[in-house]
Amino acid sequence: MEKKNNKRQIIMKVSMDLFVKNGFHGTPTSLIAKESGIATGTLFNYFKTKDILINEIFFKIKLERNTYIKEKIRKDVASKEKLRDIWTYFIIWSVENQNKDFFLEAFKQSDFIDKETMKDTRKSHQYVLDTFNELVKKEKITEESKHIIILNFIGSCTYTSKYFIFTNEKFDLKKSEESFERFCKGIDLTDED
Amino acid sequence: MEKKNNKRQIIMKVSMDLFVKNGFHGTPTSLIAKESGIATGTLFNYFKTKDILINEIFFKIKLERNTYIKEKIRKDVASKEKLRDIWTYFIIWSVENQNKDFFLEAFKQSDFIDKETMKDTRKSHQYVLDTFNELVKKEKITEESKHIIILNFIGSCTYTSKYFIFTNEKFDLKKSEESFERFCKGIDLTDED
DNA sequence: TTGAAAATTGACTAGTCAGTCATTTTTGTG
DNA sequence: CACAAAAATGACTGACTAGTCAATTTTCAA
Repeated sequence: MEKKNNKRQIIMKVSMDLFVKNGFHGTPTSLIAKESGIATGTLFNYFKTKDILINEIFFKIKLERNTYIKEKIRKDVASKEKLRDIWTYFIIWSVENQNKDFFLEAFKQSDFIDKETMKDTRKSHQYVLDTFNELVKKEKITEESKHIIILNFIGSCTYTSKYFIFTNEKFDLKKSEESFERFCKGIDLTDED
Repeated sequence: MEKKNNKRQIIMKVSMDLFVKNGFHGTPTSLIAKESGIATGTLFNYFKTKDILINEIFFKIKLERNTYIKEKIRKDVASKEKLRDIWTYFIIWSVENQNKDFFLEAFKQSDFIDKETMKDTRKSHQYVLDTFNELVKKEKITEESKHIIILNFIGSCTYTSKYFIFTNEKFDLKKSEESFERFCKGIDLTDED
């Protein structure tokens, strides 16, 4: 039972690396099996189809990232500090898990990931919406502007992480925070909020 | 000669739509040919391989977008106003050309687009760098922070366009400008700059 | 130890697809 | 019109792949 679970993990890890390197259709199931140290037939005992495999990987990585970030958010601190935590640990996770980050980026709008999987993963980042809802309640931002501001937040945060990845720099808290403070200044978010 | 060029355009348009709908490997050359109203063999008279085809499409769309934006940038106005033009017309183009926008997003980090094509397209958005270099010269931002600020700009702008696309709203200048002003406020960019 | 259930194997099937090329059709010129 | 060059055709090839299944090996409880 333990071993069975373990083999699933190996297959998923191997597949993810291959999908990142060669794409979905560029990765034959025979290769996945070979690199996982099993026979082709065995692969299909663990994952009924190749599509199910990539969907499970996508779901797992996204859940993993969101769980990681959610755990890092301090409780009983100002909303701005919660956003800071989300910002910081989103970037740290992306920089430290570049293959997984790349996998999410590459397949998020591919037709391999089905609508159901996307819907399921959305639940896992409810914490972002919650934090911005706090700001609405405190009348720091309006309900109407909320959605576009959330996208600005995600955009700035995502592209800040791209900075570290593209330049091959390692994570630099000062730069990350400067970027975060620019975002906050844009929406008049002060330390008390 | 004119006709030959025309047929190339048809093939590229048809392929783009199919690649967006079904992905690269999900789109057989036989289907591209059929939808273009030609025989399979003819397709390969116009594009030597399927890879060359997708690379040419990618290059063409990116060039088209950058040409469109570049033409819209007013001359002899403050740097902030130039950034405003880039921001506004980037979003307008994305909203009005959702299929092309989707195509760029979907294939920008796929392994179908080769490094050479990516390098070639990069030249076409030099105007963004130029505008931020103006700000460095005027000492509005530092050379060091420039790169990360450019990515913040692109991130916020890209994700603002996603807002209109996701929500299916049509382009709203007021919302777009509010978003732009938030970005400017973050870097202390005023109307005189 | 035994033997039945569970897991694994890999050759195989049925299908797909990029690209070719011998043949036919179209075009344009004198 | 004549005819050669250019363009278009589509059946075909060789290579590849997701998934199957009968046979084999492993597991583990009695």
